Amino acid sequence: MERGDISQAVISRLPRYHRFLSELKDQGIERISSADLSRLMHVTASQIRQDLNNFGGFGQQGYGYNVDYLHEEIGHILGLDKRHNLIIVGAGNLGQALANYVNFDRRGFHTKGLFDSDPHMQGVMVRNMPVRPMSELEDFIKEYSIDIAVLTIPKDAAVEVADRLIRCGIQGIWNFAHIDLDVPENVRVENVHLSDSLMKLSYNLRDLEG
Amino acid sequence: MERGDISQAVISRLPRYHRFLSELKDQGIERISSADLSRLMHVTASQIRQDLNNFGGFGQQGYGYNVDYLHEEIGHILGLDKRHNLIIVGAGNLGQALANYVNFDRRGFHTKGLFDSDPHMQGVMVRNMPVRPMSELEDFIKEYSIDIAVLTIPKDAAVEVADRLIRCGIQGIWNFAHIDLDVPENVRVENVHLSDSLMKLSYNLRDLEG
DNA sequence: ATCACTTTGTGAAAATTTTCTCAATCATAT
DNA sequence: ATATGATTGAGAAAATTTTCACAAAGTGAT
Repeated sequence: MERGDISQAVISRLPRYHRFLSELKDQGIERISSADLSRLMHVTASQIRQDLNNFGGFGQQGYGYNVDYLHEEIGHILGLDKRHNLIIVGAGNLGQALANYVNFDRRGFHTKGLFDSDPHMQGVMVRNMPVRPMSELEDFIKEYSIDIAVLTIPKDAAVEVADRLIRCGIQGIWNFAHIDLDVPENVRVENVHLSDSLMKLSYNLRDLEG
Repeated sequence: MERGDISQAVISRLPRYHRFLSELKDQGIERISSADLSRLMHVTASQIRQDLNNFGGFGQQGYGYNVDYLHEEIGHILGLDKRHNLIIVGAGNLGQALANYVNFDRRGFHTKGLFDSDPHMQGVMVRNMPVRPMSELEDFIKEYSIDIAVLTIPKDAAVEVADRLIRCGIQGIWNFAHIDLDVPENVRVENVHLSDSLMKLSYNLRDLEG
């Protein structure tokens, strides 16, 4: 199972496979062929097989794929069997929404703390966690072995906070701020630019309106 | 300026160009060459020029691109000069976060109403708007000429609500539910699958951990 | 055990996307 | 006015991604 040479396009599709396989599992379906999955997901069967074969042969001729097994394997590829400790920086609505999102825990992403620079937010309880002041950031990261930080703060603050996080060795940043963060090679950033997404919708709406 | 034959890969990059041009505008920079922009954005100058030339020649030899003009043109391509009326279905933390996000208004996306099925949420004020019961959905859409619905509800509810929305002629759905919605051809869906994004981060973290 | 059928994995072809290259054009300084 | 230098737009080449096609391998019924 080679890694590093696999395109981000393939990686981007893996969570979707994982999601559909979860659904199939929930429905008690034990096996599925690439052809059936392709009809379900509206992608070609070829692409499914090609994508999966980047990581190994998970299927069986004449049978198809075992749903449970494939679900688990993709989870493994995505690293969902690893445990991650998160903090959320920015305890506004978005930060609180993410803190309350139970499914992340199930996938091994455990939120350990929330931070906010607003003095009025200090001590407010969110999902049994007190909102902490930014001054405690560095110590907390060390004490709780935090490896991922979620940034739900305005862009200027995000740049500053990212610097602090990087200096104390954070590995991953899940960035919701409206800016692309420049980070060293040994830090991974995943951006969620909600505005970009809305603009894409806007573009695709244009030809409906004449 | 042909449309419809432009790949989604190109479309996906336009909001990012738009964002960087906004930054340049804010910094008072009047002109930029594709080479300078490429250094800033970490993409090739070729790609920038090729992307833009899908829609027309916005630059000038020996000069580069006028920041203001290009910003406006991309905004136009993305349809940001059109007005859209939104409703948000699901007034939890995420729905409230989006309702309070001021920048959407600036881009022509005006939130007109919030809906929630929880009786305890009825009448709660979010950004000067009362949370409404789901029973009022259809009438409200007609009365306020709503063209986009934002779904910040669980997946089972999302499927049901999407059906209702489609029946009363919604044009766009911005879907935050953890499921791919099947919609007719004349409806545009833009999915924001936060879990997928987190899984991508998870994958990219793997090779940092040995 | 055999046979007809299904379905994967994979090499090759096709399609698409990205990068390269450079003539044409414009800016700017003198 | 002219010359020098900068930079685009676009055609061609290269690289990448997706799809095709089919041999090989397994299923399941008889």
